[in-house]
Amino acid sequence: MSDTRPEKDTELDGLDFIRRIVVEHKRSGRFAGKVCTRFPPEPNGYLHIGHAKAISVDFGIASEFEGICNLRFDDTNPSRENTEYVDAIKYDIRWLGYDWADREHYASDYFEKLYGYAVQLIRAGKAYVDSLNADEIREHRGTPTEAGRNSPYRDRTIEENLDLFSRMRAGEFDDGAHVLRAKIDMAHPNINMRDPTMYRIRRHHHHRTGDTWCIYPTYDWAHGQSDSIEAVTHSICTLEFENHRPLYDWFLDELGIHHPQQIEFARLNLTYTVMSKRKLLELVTGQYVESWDDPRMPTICGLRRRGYTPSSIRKFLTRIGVSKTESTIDLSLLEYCIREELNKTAPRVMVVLDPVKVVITNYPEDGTEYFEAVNNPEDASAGTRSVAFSREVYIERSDFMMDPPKKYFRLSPGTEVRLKHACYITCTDVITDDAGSITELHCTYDPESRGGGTPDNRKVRGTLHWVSAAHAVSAEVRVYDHLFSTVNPAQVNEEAGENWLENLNPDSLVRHEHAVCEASLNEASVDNRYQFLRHGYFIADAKDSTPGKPVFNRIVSLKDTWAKVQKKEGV
RNA sequence: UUCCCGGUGGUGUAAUGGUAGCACAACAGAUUCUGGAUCUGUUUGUGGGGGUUCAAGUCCUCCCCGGGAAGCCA
Repeated sequence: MSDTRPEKDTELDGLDFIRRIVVEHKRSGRFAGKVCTRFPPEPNGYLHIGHAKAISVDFGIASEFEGICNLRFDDTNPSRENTEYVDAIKYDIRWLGYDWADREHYASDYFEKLYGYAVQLIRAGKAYVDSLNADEIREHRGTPTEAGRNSPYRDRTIEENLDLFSRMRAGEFDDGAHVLRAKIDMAHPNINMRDPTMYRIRRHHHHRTGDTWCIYPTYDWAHGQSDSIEAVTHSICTLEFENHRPLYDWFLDELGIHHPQQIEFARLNLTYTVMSKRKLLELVTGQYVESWDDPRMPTICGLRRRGYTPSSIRKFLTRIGVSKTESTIDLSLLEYCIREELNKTAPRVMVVLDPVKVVITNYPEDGTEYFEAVNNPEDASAGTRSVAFSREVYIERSDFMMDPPKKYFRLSPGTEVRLKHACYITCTDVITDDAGSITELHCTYDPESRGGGTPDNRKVRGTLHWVSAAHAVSAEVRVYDHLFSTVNPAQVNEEAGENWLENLNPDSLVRHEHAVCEASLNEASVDNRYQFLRHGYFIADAKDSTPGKPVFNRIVSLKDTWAKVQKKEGV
């Protein structure tokens, strides 16, 4: 018995540090075993995939522990916030697959209560009205290495503070004339504790409270109390609020009200993109992208328009986990998640992005026949369709080479390839124009090679996708790539005059305006995602696609080992 | 210089003092009517020095490196 080791605590096995804390709280009976989280966006911009990580953590933990997750808009700064953003944020969260039921809250719902709490602190001698201006306050605050100095107004009497504060609310003073500050410690090593501002006078129309207030609580004052009012148990937020936690704890303890546990995690960074609201805004206003929902943007609306599914994003988010380590996730993991899903669900179709005409010289002039094509080799239940074939077909210009390198399996003079689902063709002639560029390829087909095989079972290495010229529907296909060409575009040496915008990838969008596709794609809708054979996964563009003229966005390419080989040999 | 936080393969993330595992990426092979998919295999890791212990990624200690903090932004 002496060598018995403590049994493994399997309930904690593999859990991230936040879930562990929650399990331990449930066990110890803290918060009476309840779990309540919240997602607290500021309605001043569009949600991006970094917010989606927070949403996944907040809503995910609540549901895993039989708790609830509120949506609360932290709308304490009326000069930056509006209802357009409120609506967009709600839409995006629902689209991602999360539900806050009727628990849609606003920090502005609590303005009156917050005011009362402030009065309580003044009465307790823990807050005072300061009449220094913003510059003076900054100057008094000191630096990380030097203590600050007390404001000359710090010792106003409680009565005077009460009077001044009510007159601030009543609108007797100009914007900026006074602020309410917590009275903590101007020498505190944590600068957030050096008498932080709680209220500022700011005459600005608020998207919900209109003009009823001319003083607004700061985030630092409003946030923790809002969580407390909502009976939140676990206030999960990002690392930059770690230094603020002692302040939030101080407020809650001085007030003597319900005290949630704040837990901070590292925000999401992705390679080849930027994630700060400011930079995303700059991309939009500088017209480096089309809009907030440009398919290259890491915004939720951008990912949606690009064709990412909510489930693939959720899968990605659970795979990256959550920790306190600052990290940058490989974009390839996100791409893997959508490929993995679409490989199983997306019907395959043939689309030629950059067509060149093939004339099958031994095929009847006016002949048409239909070949049966499987819709999805990964899913037998997806069935088959018939694809029209005729004497003239289009193939991809890059699927022919006059003078091919080794290991090129596609068409070249004299070689035989398979047209997917159809027949084998051999190139006999190459027609060029005066400038020497190829206008037509003449081929012969093997009439024995029906549906992709021959009686003699001979092997062909190359299989090409194609579209019958007589039956083709023309389309625009937008091929998207990384928005930036450097792994960490935000990392620039500004002193050397570098600008992160210089890292924009000039080839992040390539338009194929004269693509041709199977007739079945004529009425493609944004609800359908397709695999364009040998290209990747595509979706009709929600804004620009029309029934007569479909426009497709590339969601993600297929893995392309040939491209890799070429690249390697090009180097 | 002060305070807070972090450091496990290329990138993430597990390992509760007891075999450093998983995923992505990369590479190699098999297979294939998509150079897709699938399958198999391979490479690469505990920031450093001391200490405690039968045993340390894990505990102690010193150091190094990285991030955050001086809004009336959130």
